[in-house]
Amino acid sequence: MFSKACEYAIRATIFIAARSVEGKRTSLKEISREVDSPVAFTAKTLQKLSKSGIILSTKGAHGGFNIDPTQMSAIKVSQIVMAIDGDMVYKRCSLGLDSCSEDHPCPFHARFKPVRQDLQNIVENTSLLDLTSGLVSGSTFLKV
Amino acid sequence: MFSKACEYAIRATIFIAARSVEGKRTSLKEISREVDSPVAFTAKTLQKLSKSGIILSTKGAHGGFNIDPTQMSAIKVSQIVMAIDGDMVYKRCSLGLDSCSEDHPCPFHARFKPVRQDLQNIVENTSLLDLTSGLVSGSTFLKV
DNA sequence: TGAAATAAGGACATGTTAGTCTTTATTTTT
DNA sequence: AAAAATAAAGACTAACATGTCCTTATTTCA
Ligand code: FES
Ligand code: FES
Repeated sequence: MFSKACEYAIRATIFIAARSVEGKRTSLKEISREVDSPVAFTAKTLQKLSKSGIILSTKGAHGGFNIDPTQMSAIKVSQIVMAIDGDMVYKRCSLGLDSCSEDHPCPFHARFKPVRQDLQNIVENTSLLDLTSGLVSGSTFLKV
Repeated sequence: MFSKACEYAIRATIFIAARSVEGKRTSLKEISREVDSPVAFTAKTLQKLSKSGIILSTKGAHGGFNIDPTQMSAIKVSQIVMAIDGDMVYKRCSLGLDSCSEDHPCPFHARFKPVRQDLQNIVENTSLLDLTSGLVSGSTFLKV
């Protein structure tokens, strides 16, 4: 569904968000540890998120990553997915035809499209704040 | 979503089914052409489908692949997916946690699970016959 | 019986995703 | 000013998915 890079990106962003509501920045090292992801590889994806403006980064001692808390309800999961995996998840033909279209549909199109649309809807309508609240309340988890 | 191998497998199976209702066997070469998939690679996936009992194969001149028409409503897309990709599509955690569970859910679990369930349902409830009818009536397509 | 047509099988090649390592740039602390 | 702590960047490696090629086995047909 999502690439490994994208899974790490979403987990990391949620963790950064949870720390940011406490007014704290989080280092790459801490993120990798708390999200159980490979450090150097996670660094790459965080760079992309930073360039996309989803997270903020600060170099130097006491640096790290953070997110403006006032933005957390405006940031949607779809933005993270778009930054890392692009939008082909919602556009690709389920059976691998060059393009998915109503004019020239594959045999699975009619059944598949609504499900894919549902996926797109939840991803576009779920905010970072939505995902973070469960984590801070202890009802959801980012690693084993 | 599905691997390339699985996409080819589903397309090929639908094409074989369409030919089988006319009582004809189809050669690998013809399948690859009509489904627009790489010959040798498609051969591999057809071997798996054959070993899984989803399609029948016959060697030699006038050989090829076919499907018992009386089975076509009993064969579900899920069987093809299972034979090629396994069932992780319906079981994997969307954010890459080791396992997806209600006891230890990731932040996306509650929203993601129903969509994944819908996908599983359509895949398990759609038969080969369902997908083949649109092809023979000309309303759906297997290649550009 | 020999040739042709087919699928099966396995070794190899290529491409993409995932991941590591090392160096550089920036900031804070001492 | 020097040292320490951090992110950024790029080259490299590993694993896996995708795809090709060649040989073998089986069947039909002339
Ligand atoms: S054409 Fe295949 S999913 Fe739309
Ligand atoms: S635990 Fe992540 S989708 Fe179920």
